Amino acid sequence: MPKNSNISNPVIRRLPRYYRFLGELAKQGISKISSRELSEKMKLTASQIRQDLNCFGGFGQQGYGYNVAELRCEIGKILGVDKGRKAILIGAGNLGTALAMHINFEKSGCKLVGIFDSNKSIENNPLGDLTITDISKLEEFCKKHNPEIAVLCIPKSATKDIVDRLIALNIRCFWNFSHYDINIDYGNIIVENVHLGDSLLTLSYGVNNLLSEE
Amino acid sequence: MPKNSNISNPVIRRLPRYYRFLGELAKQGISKISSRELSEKMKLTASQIRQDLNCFGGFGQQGYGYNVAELRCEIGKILGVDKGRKAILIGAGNLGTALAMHINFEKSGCKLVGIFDSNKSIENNPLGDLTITDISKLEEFCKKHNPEIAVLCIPKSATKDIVDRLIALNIRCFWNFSHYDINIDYGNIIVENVHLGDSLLTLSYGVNNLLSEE
DNA sequence: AAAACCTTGTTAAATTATTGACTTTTGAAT
DNA sequence: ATTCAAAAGTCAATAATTTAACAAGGTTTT
Repeated sequence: MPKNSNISNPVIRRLPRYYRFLGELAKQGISKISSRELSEKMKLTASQIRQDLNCFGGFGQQGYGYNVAELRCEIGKILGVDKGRKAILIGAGNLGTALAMHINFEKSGCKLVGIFDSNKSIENNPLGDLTITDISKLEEFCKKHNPEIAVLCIPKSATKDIVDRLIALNIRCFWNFSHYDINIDYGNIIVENVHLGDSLLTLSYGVNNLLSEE
Repeated sequence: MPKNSNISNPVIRRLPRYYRFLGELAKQGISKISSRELSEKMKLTASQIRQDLNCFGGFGQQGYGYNVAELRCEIGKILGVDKGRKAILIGAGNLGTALAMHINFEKSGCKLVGIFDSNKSIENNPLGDLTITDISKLEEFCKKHNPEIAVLCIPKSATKDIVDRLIALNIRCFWNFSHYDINIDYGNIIVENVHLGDSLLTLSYGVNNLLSEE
């Protein structure tokens, strides 16, 4: 990796959004864009865009701007969209099912290779291109296929145990939709928590403030 | 509202997490906690907790700490969990269905009162306590029930039109799961974007960095 | 009842993040 | 060719956020 380390979190969290907007521009047939134009579309400052991109290298050309396709490609590389890392989904309830169907894992550098659930009554049911496997076969499967990422759509109460099992199986990256915060003291762990309940509460706060300050 | 205004975004985004942890503590029968103890559980600094809480008032007692139930209640009020504001869901595909089943709207100060979809073949199908209504009846329904919040689980291409219709119907709060960024120049709009694709890409960045820096 | 100990609320310092200003380079027009 | 305008890259200044320090006020113990 080039000068990747020490990139601040706010910058990293903006990268997917840049990537998304650049994809949209490319689809519209726009081949070049300046930081100013992009800043207007994305509602942020041109300065920030230039600053962000320069964490990773000079992708633009002075006096001209950025080549949309090229910049998108570079950000894609930074995000690792071409890596195709193996991911497994734990929990095939409503949310797990929705993710399996709705998320384009390939576009995000992942490949869903297994789906597990503890509910025996749905074992072997098809879900997307895969079939649901009983959670008891987790160890066997992982030792064979060595997935790197686990998507957790399980109840809070089950999460800690599952995380322990997954870490023992050398999985250290988690996309966590469970109601449980994985900020435990395992070293070298990458967690992306998605707490939908927290998100809705944040909206609720906003609703209250908008509707009462008038 | 007390001194609510001017609360910074980072503070607001931490409130739901406090609320969640306090709920957990209460469930465990813990009745008092100090900022230091809470900071250890939540992996943040005691200073930050005290600072955050004091944006809204002095909920603690010097020399003693915070009363768990009371503090939770206060944060709940700040977040508006008791308001029961009416929400509608637009889009009953995989994700919309999962949200309707999986999210406890009541616990977050909302009440799901209607579900809409443009797919005629699922019209009147049951979903949770409700049935799916055709999107053509959106106006009629909203004029009658006046919902305040819309949850958007629709394709990117449909989003702008729907937002326009909803705004015309006086809805100004959006929980947006569509691939479209609502940061348009309507005034007085509250949007909580949940871009699952961005979240996965953020994880992907982390995976790459963790697994390559060794 | 007094002393020792905690823990909050609050102020100040340090850190981090964002914005603005400037310099240099490039492309286009004359 | 030369000049002008536009835009990236970079550095400096500002703003925001987090952390640390401390003083005031309770609680508990002796």
